[in-house]
Formats: sequence, structure tokens, C-alpha cells
Amino acid sequence: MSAAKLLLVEDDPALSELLEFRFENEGYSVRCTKDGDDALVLAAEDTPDLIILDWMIEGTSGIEVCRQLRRAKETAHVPIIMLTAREDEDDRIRGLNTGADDYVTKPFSPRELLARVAAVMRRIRPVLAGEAIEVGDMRLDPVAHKVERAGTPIKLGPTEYRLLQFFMESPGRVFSRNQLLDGVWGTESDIELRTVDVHIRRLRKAIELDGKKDLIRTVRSAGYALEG
Amino acid sequence: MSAAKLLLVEDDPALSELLEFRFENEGYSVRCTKDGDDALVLAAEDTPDLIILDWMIEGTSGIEVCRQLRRAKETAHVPIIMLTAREDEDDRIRGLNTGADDYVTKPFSPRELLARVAAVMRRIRPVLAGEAIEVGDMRLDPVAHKVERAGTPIKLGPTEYRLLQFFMESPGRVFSRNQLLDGVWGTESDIELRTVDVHIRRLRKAIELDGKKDLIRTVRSAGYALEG
DNA sequence: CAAGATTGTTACAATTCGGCGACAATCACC
DNA sequence: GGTGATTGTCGCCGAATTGTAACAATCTTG
Repeated sequence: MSAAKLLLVEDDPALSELLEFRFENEGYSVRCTKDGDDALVLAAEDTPDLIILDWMIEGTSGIEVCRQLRRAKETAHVPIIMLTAREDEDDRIRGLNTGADDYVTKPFSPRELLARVAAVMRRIRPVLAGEAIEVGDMRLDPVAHKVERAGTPIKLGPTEYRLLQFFMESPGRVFSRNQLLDGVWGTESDIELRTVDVHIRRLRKAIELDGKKDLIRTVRSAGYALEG
Repeated sequence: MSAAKLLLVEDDPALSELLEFRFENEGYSVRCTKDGDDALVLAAEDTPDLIILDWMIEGTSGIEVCRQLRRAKETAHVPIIMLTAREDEDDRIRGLNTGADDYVTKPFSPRELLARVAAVMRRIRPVLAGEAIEVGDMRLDPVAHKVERAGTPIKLGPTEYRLLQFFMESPGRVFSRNQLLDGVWGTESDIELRTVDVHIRRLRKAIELDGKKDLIRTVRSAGYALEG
């Protein structure tokens, strides 16, 4: 299991050290800085999976860091949890508006922050943490970009791969064609609903192994689901 | 499709966009507006399952929107969560008096609002929150779109599925044929009353397991009910 | 018990919906 | 530029689903 990468931006050395210790203890890979500009550099050179950002930091201000992170393509979708002093209500508002995902008010317990981070990580699709997903006899390795069923390597086109990954992230769950379009093709694509059918068929054909049953369940008038 | 429908009334574009994104990510179907009158129109044309209403909006004020929503038959019972500034205690009181179900004080984290919404959903309609319903030895999982009785998988057509779900949301309660038509087929469908009988018959046949008694009770000259 | 009302059951035609093959357009890679 | 893989769309077909009518069964009431 490759550890999730955290970037901690905090200028109180004591707090920073404490958090670093706690998070590394939990299995995260943590990098720290107390400087805003530094944070941007670190984030750029190795995109973290989550950023913990103190609002009151030296150098570029928290809000500015946040904005710049959102602007850069690589870090645009990296979740940000900000740490604010209780009084800074304005900061909180601006923070949320600027694209922070969540905030934690100082003083907080490390435990609380850990919980928030864990929650965000869970939400941000486990695959991004680099873990392989297994559903039934299917196995998808996002790092190697490889899929196999019952040990047999499966060859998939890009779209089928994303489709399968999307299914495997929520095994058993039924998705409507519209949900699949949103999740696999992206919200802004305008593609025929029925096109989904075709890719479902291609995916089915690709992952079929004789003797093995069809893993994709058709739910008439509702959508499709991957059997869990 | 069984995604819960949200109506978001918020005039800060940044916040609105953030929330829309987060809620859609969670699987809700979201429509947004920043205008009070617009909200009323949207709510009227497709009744949402829950409304998130900013108290300080353009056009008709939040409190007035709330009042009008409560007045209209379709939206009278739709739960409303209002967003208020910390200072406006009066608004909160008036809001709750006017019929809002809950309020969240700005600034808030998206996570907090998500939790509130989920809580209300669970209270109002568990199915929309994705929770399985169990009635007697019947179990319906809305996420997987699966039904089983005493552990045995049950195969249902779309209409029978909706019919069963409708019954299971109010176990023991008797519904007239007209109520069933409204609830299962939709208000605007013009279908023979007696057609309901046929689908009741089909549902009965589908969920019958030998040795098990009929779960659907006929109430002569009144309608049908699912035994609780 | 008879008559009327109400419900159960079945058969059937119409419709809807998903599977599938084909095809042109686009893309990627040499 | 060429070549093969990938992708989005159509249209047809068969199967599942659905609404209705017709008839049988059952209940209610006098």
C-alpha cells in the first residue's frame, strides 16, 4: 500500500511537529513547511493527496496559497483542510469560497483533525491513494494501470478502464446512465445516453471469461451495477 | 432514478458552486438558483426532496419564500434547511416559526451541511438516504436496487419494484388505488384504476415464497396495505 | 340465497427498453 | 501520411414490461 501524501502548512513549530508525528504514525507520508511560497513549491513538485493549511502563515497568506493551489492544474482538485483561529470568521468564509473543503477551528485535538483527514481521504476515492481495488475475482491496480480477472490479464481501452474503475469504487451500486456519464465522461460532456450501453457491452465483452458469469448487472429502467 | 433531489437557493455564486459540486459528488441531484421567486417556480415544477435556503437572498426574502413554499400543497411538507448569518437570531427564530426544519449558521463547513442534510433525509425518507428498508422478512436495498425475502433474492419489474418500495416506506398503512397511482405512477399519469390490481397481483406472485404468507393485505373498498 | 359490488386471475396487444452489429470520425502511434 | 485502435451514434431486433379488457371468484347486504 502506497501511503497517502499530506502537505502540512503550519508555522507553529510545536504544533507542526506534533501533527507530523501523529500523522506519520497513522501511516501517512507527511511533508511540512511553515511558509506559503514554500508550500506552493512543494505542492508543485510532488502533488499531495491532501493539504492541511493554516490560515495565518508567514509569506504568502493562506487565502492566497489556497487560490494559487486551485489555479494550478495539478493541485486544482486536491482537497484542502484549513486551520483557523476561532475569531477569524471572515477568513473561514473566504476560505470556503476560495475552495477549501473543510475547516478546523483552533484549538483542536489532533484526534479531531485525524478524523477529518480520514473522512476526506475516504471520500476522495481510495484509488487515488494508489490502492488496488478488488471486487469478486476482478482486480484493478491504478498504479500499474492494469486489470485482471481471476489472474488473467484483461486488456481495456481507456474509456472501458475508467468505466470499470468507476464501478469498482462502488461495487453493487446501481448507476443510471446519466450518473455514469457524469462520473466517467465528466459533467460537461454532451454524449448520447445510449452510448453508455455500447461501452457497457464493450466492457462486458472485455472482462468475460468463459465459465465465469457476467459481472455487470443490467437493472432495467434504472441503470447498471457491478456485482459485488 | 432514485437520487434525492435538492433545491439550493443561495446568492453567493462561489458558495453555491462549491455546494453544488459537493452535493452532486455525494450523489444528490441538485438544482440551484439565487433568486427567491425563481426558487418557487423551480420547486413548483419539480418538487424537490429537500430545500437549502439562504435567508439573505435577492428578490423575495427567505422568510417569504419559506412561507410560500409551505402554502403550496406540493411543497408544504418538503423539509427546509436555512442558512443564516450568525448575527441574525431573529431570522432564525422567525425561520423556525415559518416552517424551516433546521438551520446552519454561516460560516459553516460543507461537511457540516452535508451531515445535516443526510440527517434530515434519513428522518424523512430513509430510502433516499440510501438505507435499506426492512419490513418483516422483506428487505429492499435502494442502492443496489435489490430485493430479497428471507434471504431469497426476488426479481421484480420496475413498476413492481416502485410499488413495493412505496409500500415498504409506510408499512401497515392502507393505500387506495388512487393513492397508489399518485405515489407509484406519478400524479400526471392517467391510468385505469383497476390496473393497480394487476400490479398488486404481479407483486404478490413475485414475492410469494411457499410456506410464507401473503404480505399484501386487501382492504375491501379501501385499498391495499403491506403487512408490517 | 340472490343480486350487486368488489377483487382475483388470465390472456393479449402495445409499448418500452436494452443488446447488438455496423459505420464513420477521431485519435495515437509509428 | 498511414495504420490500427478507440469512440460516439444509428437503427434494428428481440425480450421484458405494461395497460386493458374480459371473465371468474369472492364478499356484502338485504
